[in-house]
Parts: sequence; structure tokens; C-alpha cells
Amino acid sequence: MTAGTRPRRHDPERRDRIIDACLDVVATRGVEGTTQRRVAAAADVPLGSMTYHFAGREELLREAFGRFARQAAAQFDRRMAEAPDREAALRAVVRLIMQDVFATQRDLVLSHELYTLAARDPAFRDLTNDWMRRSRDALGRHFDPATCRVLDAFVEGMTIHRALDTEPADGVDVLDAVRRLAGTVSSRPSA
Amino acid sequence: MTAGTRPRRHDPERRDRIIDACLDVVATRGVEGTTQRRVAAAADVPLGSMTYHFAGREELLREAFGRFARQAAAQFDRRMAEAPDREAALRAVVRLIMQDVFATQRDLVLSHELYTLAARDPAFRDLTNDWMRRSRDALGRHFDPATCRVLDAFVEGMTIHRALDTEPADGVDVLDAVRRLAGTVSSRPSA
DNA sequence: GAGGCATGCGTACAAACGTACACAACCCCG
DNA sequence: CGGGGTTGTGTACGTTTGTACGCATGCCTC
Repeated sequence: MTAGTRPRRHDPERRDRIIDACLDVVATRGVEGTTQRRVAAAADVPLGSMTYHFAGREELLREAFGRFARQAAAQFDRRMAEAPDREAALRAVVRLIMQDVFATQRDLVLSHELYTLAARDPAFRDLTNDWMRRSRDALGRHFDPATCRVLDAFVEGMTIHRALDTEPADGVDVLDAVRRLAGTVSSRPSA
Repeated sequence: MTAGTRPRRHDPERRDRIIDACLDVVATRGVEGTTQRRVAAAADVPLGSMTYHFAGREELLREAFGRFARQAAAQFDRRMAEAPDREAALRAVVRLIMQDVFATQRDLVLSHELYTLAARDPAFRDLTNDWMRRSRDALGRHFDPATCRVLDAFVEGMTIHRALDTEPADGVDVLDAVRRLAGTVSSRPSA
């Protein structure tokens, strides 16, 4: 060892820092480019810590994405809980799509990477199912189950498209769309 | 060479077969697990063919996903062109979500992998932008631009959620949702 | 204060990767 | 029918990966 910081006995914060570093690496290099060495470097821990704290690469990824999904779900639920009525909830949803959580490329990339893993690996699908259920439960504070479903899906797709799209979306159109989906405004055939 | 089949001069079908095999490998092992060796094995061509036909791994992936996106867009456009009116178009959209193109896990996985790449790499984002534009143009045969946008996004999200979800969605609810989004039915506050 | 044990790390290793490159097979032109 | 250029392939190389494992470090007990 080149000295510097001495290893402290039983440092539980170490494990957390590795998980956070893992999410950072995934966000910038993708799951494909997320090697244990890069995560170790990002967390500023020696390579040996990887095998010590995690059984393997997959366990590390599972824990990292688990934390990510739980945080995202909790944030969404908080927003829904804060909304006093349906209209406020819909506005919060639009705000979410247009600027908030996923505005940073980081969270968008992370969610895509998670979906990609979930599409093939049941262990990760458990995480996305949990996330989806929590999202719908949060919407369930204001809407009936069927509406929760379509609203949740719309948020999903709109977020993705907004992030990929070059020309910016119109928030008014989005608000109008979620109102129609929620059935809180009568829709007219547009010109 | 162990003999068997002799190398035929200028076999253009060879390149196509590699691209198809690449999509197969991506669908089963993900982009991360898509190595040139595995693609070569799947296409039943020698490893050397990889470097001969493609400048590198990334070019191979770009061409493969390009083909995938174009095919998917073309299929969607065909369905929209076949629809005689708005109602038929909406029904076609619902059919698409509920069973058709993405019913096979394969296409879903492929589109996720593509989105994941696009979220980080501009070269792949060009592919998704093109796909999105074609989808909207196809919808544009029946709907105004703002509606195309929200419908397209809804299809996106609903497809993803339906594929990940354990409990099956209700096609009637989905049809109702797209009708509301398209403004072709007056929505009532549901019970 | 010395032995022992839990904690954490440096290093080594086999496997797998992308890619380069020399060379074989084949056809065309004279 | 033979040289030359095009087309396609076998193989070897340097790098990077995940993971295992022996060893250093520091606390606790007696």
C-alpha cells in the first residue's frame, strides 16, 4: 500500500459509495462499459473491494439499479402526495415529463439501461415491476386503476420521446393530453 | 480451411446474413453480449469475415439497428396506410400495442437496446429520430401533428409497460385511451 | 502486551475480446 | 494458359475483463 488513507475498520459507508459510483459509471459509459475497475476508480476504492463487498458484477448492478428505482419511485410518490387534487396531480405529471426528474440525461439513461436489462433478465424485471407498481399506486391517490395505467404509460413514452426528440415538446399539448386521458375535460374533435 | 463449402466470389448475401445474425444475437444476449465471434458463429461465417465486411463492431451494430428501425417504421406506416379512416387507424394502433409487432419479446428487446444506445450515442440517436419521424408521419395520415405526437408517445409507453407487466392489459381500456387522446370521443369523468 | 480473528486489499491468472495482417482461393484479361 | 488483382479467411497479438486468493492491518480479549 502506498499509505495515504489507512483502512478503517468496518466502514459501511464504503459500500454505499461504490453503489453510487456504479450508477455514475453506468450513466456515462452504459452497463456495457461498466467494469469493476472503472467503478472502483470512480469510487476511489481499490479493486479488491469490489469482490469483497459484492459477490460479483451482477450483484453490484442489481443493488445499484434497485437503489435508483426506489429513489425515483419515492420521488414520484412524494409529488403525487403533495398534489391536493386531480388537476394539481396532472400538472405535476406534466412538470415531471417536461423538466423534472428526467430532465438530466443521467436519469433517463439510467432508466433505459434498467429497462434493457429487465427486458431480458427476470431479476431486473422485478425491479421495474416494483417501480411500475409504486408509480401506479402514487397515481392511485387521485385516479382509478384503468386511468393510472394509461397515464403511467403515457408518462413513460412521453418522457422517452421528449428526451430523444430534437425539437422541444409543447407543455400545453401535454397537459391537454393527460387531461383527456384522465377524463377531466371533454375532448372535441380538433380541426 | 477444412473444405466443405468453397468460398464463392462476391457473395452479397453474406453481408445481409451477418446483419440478421447480429440482430438475433442482440435479441438474446443484449448489445453487451454481442461479440463479433458470437455473431460470426450465428451467421455461420468465419471470424475473419467480420473485419472484412464491417469496419468494426460499432459499424455492424449501426447497420443492424438501422435495418431493424427501418423495417419497424415501414410496417407501422403500412398499417396506417391501410386504415381507411381515423377509427380504423386507432384500432390498428391498439392492435399494435396489444399483440402485433412487439408481441414477440425479440422486437421489444431490440427496441430497448436501440434506445439505450441512442440515449448516449448521437449516431444511434439519428436512427431513433428517423424512426420517430416516420411513425409520426404515418400517424399524420389521419391526425394532426399534436395528436400524432401524443399518440406516438402513448404507443411507446404502453408497449413497454405491457411487455414488462405481469398482468395483461385490457384492450378496451387502451382503445378508450387512444380515442380520448385523438379526441374522437367525448370523455366522461369515470366512476 | 501478545495472540487471534475479523476486516479489507494488492496481485496474479485464465478467458475472452477486437482487430490486424499475411495468405489462400478465385476470376478476368491478355 | 499464365500473371495480376480482387475477394475472402485463418491465425496471432496485445488488451481488458471478472474473479480468486494469500496476506497485511488493526481491534479485542485475556
